[in-house]
Amino acid sequence: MNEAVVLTSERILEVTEDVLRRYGLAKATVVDVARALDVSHGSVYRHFPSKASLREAVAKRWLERVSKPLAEIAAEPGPAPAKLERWLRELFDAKHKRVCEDPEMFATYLTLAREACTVVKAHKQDLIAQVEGIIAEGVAQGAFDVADPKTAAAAIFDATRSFHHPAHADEWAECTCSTRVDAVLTLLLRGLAAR
Amino acid sequence: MNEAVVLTSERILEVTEDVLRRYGLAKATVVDVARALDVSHGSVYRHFPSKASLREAVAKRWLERVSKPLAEIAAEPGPAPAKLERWLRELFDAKHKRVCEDPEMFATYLTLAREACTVVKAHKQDLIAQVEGIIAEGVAQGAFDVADPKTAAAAIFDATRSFHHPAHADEWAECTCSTRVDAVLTLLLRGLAAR
DNA sequence: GCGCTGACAGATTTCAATATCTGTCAGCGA
DNA sequence: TCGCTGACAGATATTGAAATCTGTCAGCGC
Repeated sequence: MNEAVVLTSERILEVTEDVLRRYGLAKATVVDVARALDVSHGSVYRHFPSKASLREAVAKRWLERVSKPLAEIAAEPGPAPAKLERWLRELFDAKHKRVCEDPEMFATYLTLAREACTVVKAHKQDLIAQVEGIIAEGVAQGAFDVADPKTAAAAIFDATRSFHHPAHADEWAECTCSTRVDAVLTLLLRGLAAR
Repeated sequence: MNEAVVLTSERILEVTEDVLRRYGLAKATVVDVARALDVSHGSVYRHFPSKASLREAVAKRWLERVSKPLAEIAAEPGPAPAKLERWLRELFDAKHKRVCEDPEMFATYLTLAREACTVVKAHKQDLIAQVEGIIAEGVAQGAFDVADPKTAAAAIFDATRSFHHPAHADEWAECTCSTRVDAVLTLLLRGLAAR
């Protein structure tokens, strides 16, 4: 029957995200977060050892929201080439949608990600591993001809940077963008294909 | 016989580059440039209408030093696939060398380039046009099979961003870098090849 | 006992006064 | 005449004092 809201890490993260949205990355302080939670800032430090670790946790949540739907696609059955294309397009769409629906929040997460480079590296490794899985599957199906799926997965990731790395986000709104995506995907799938 | 040094735009650009190297981008002022030239800053404004246009001209010079050797490769005779690979490797080497030999100056030029986005766009168009030429040549030789050389050139440019776009410069020192370059080039050349 | 508070020291940010710079132009000197 | 100078107004950057924030911890109250 006790409805007193307990202070959990999860709740702090949610409220932190709100505060970031409201105040912007530069102005959002731990004191602001504590105020929004109606506790003292000391309590926040009970759950996160530093402001940096709090921000890192926010970044991690955000990246997980990107990688989870992708993992589902990677786990589906079916021919690898089509699946790889679907996976990549889903990745691009996820990023493009985020930047066009809420550019300020995207900028916030981008800066956050720069600070939390460990988390970002792990995210990248996760994504490349997913691609590697799809490519290995394609090789097993006889659809792809590559010497080493790991290297090939890294190459696919590198070769599609223009469409998923935030440094190029300003080009994602250009009208030629979808044509360019098509061209690169065609080239890469041809490059992987067994002949 | 008059050896009085005349104030030319070219001389101003050279000295400006020196000043940028010495003071750094943030601290280099038009007054500093004028002082280094031993003239009043009003004289500099006689040759460049604004500080921005002076910086733009410096950026342009720098980009031309990148594109000129590439244009020479593009103009050479020979089979297109090998030439395309050589051209791309020369592009990567040029960038990688610059960042590793003088990281501070690279950062300076990077910021300069951000400001002078018109100049950068023209540079990009120039490079893509060079690639388009090589690809068209490859199609004529029967080595490449692509529907549209223009689109394919843009795709090659997009797909190699990781190795020539300055946003990714911090990865160019990694030991895996040359492996990754090889992997992407292999994939792309396979993707272009007639079969 | 246990979780929270709030005061505190040192680090960081803000803000306004001050200094410097950009871009213009009337006038000097060759 | 013609290129250059240097004073000037408005814009931008620097500086240092004051305010705020981060991270800690002794102690309060449940």
